[in-house]
Amino acid sequence: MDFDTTQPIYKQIMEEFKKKMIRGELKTGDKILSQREYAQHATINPNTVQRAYREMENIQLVETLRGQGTFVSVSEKMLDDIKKEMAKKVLNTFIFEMKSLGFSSDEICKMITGQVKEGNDND
Amino acid sequence: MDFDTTQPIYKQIMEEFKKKMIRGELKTGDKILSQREYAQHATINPNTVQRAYREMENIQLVETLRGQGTFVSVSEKMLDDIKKEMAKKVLNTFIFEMKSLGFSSDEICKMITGQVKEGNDND
Amino acid sequence: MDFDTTQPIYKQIMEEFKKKMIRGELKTGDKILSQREYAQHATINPNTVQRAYREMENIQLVETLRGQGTFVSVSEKMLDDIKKEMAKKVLNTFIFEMKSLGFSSDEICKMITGQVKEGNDND
Amino acid sequence: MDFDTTQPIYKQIMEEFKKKMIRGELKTGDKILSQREYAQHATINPNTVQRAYREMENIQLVETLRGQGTFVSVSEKMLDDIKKEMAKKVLNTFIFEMKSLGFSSDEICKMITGQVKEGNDND
DNA sequence: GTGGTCTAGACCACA
DNA sequence: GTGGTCTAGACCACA
Repeated sequence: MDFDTTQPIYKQIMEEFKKKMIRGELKTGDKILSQREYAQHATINPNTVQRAYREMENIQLVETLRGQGTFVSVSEKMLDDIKKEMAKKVLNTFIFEMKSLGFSSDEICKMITGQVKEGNDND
Repeated sequence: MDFDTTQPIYKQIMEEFKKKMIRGELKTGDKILSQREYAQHATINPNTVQRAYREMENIQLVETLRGQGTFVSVSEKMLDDIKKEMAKKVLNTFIFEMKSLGFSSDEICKMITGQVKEGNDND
Repeated sequence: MDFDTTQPIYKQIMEEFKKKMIRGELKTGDKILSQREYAQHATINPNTVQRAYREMENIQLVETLRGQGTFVSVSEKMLDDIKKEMAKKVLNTFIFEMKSLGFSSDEICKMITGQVKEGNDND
Repeated sequence: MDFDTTQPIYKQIMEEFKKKMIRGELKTGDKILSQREYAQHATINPNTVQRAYREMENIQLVETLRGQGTFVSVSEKMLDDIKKEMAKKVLNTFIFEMKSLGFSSDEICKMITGQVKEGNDND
C-alpha cells in the first residue's frame, strides 16, 4: 500500500476497501485486518486506521464485533451506490482533465469510443 | 504549487508547463520564471527545477539563454503532439479505473456520452 | 581516466563512450560500469556519472534497467551519425588551428596529403 | 587566459606566445608583460611564469634586459621553424584522432579537401 | 542578475 | 547489489 499526499490517508484507505468490495475481492462476512495489523503492515499511525474503520462503520460498509474483529457488511444496494458514486467521480475527473487540455465534448466522445473499442475490448 | 508523491517533482513541473502551453497560457517567446525564482516560490531545491528545465530544453519545449533566462520555444507540431500524448494518458487512466470498478466497454461508452452531453455542454 | 578543464566532465564521459562504441570496443548489449563503479574508478561524484549516463540514455546510446545496470544500445545509423559528427568536430578544430597558424587552405591541403601518404599509410 | 590540465601551464604560456609571434601580433622588439604582471593578470604562480620566460629565453624567443623588461627577439628562421613545428603537431594530433575514429588515409584526404574548399575559402 | 557544473550525501525503488 | 530523486551548497560563466 502506498498513499498519496493528494488526499487524507484515511480516505485512501476507505477507497481501497471500497474498490475491493466492488471487485468482489471482499464480500460480506469476510474478516478484514485488525486496525493494529493494518497500521503495522502499512506503516501508518493506528489512529489513522481507526478513523477509516470508524467511517466505514458509520456508512455500514463494515461491522465491528467486540473481541472478534471487523467484518465486511455491505448490502447489494450499498455496493451499487458506491460503484456509481466512484464511477461518477472518476468520470468527472476525466472530463475535467480533458477539457483543461482543450478538448470539446464531441472530441472526448469520439476519442473514448475509439479507444475503448480498439485495444480494450477484452472484458 | 505543490507536488504529489506519485511522480518525481521534476516531471510534475514539466507537466505543469506542458498544460500551460496547451491552454495557451504560455506561448513561444514568453519568459518563464528563473530557476531560482521557481525554486523559491515552490520551496523546492534549485537543482530539481534545473532538471525539469533541462529536460524541457532537451525536447525543445523551452530555450535557455545563459545569463538571460529561459524562454518558451514550442512549435505548433510539438504542441499538438504533447496534447495528444497527455490526452492519451488521461484516457488510459480513466479506462483503467472504470474497468477496475467493473464497468464494461459498452457501459463506459454510454456513461461518457450521457455525462458529457448532460451538464458539461458549456464549451 | 582523467578529465580536462576544457569541457564539463559529464561530456567527456560521453565522448569516451562514443569513441569506444565507434572503435567497436563497446557493442550493443554490453554492460557498462555501474554508476557507482565508474564514479569510484574515476574518483568523481556519482551524480556526475549519472548525468552522463542519463544524457546517453536520452539520445539512445545506452539503455538502463533499474536494479540491473546500464547497457549499450546503439543502432548502426546512430553510430554512423556519431562518427560523422565527431569527425566534423575534429576536422573543424584542425582547420581552425592551422589557419590561426597562418596557413592557407591550399597549404593545408598539401600538407595533409603529404603527411597522410608519408608515414601513416599503415591502415 | 585559461589553462588546460592537459599540459604544464608553463608550456601553455609558451604556446600562447609562439602563436602570437606567428600571427604577427608580437614582433621582435616588442616588450611583453613583466613576469609579475603576467602572473597577476593570469592569476597563476610567478614561478610558473618565470619558468616559461626562462625557457623562451633559452631558445631565443625573447631577451631579458635587466631593469628594463623582457622583449621579443625572434629571428625569421626561428619563426618559420616554430610555425612548422606547431603545424606538424597539430597535423599529427588531427591524423591520430581521425584514425582512432576509424577513418582511413584516403577518407581523411577526401574530407579535408572537401571541407577546406567548402565553407572555409575565405582566407 | 542569469544558468551550468560539481560535490556530498540522504533516502527510495527495483531485483 | 542496481539506478532514481532530491536536498544543500560551492563555485564558475555569461551579461
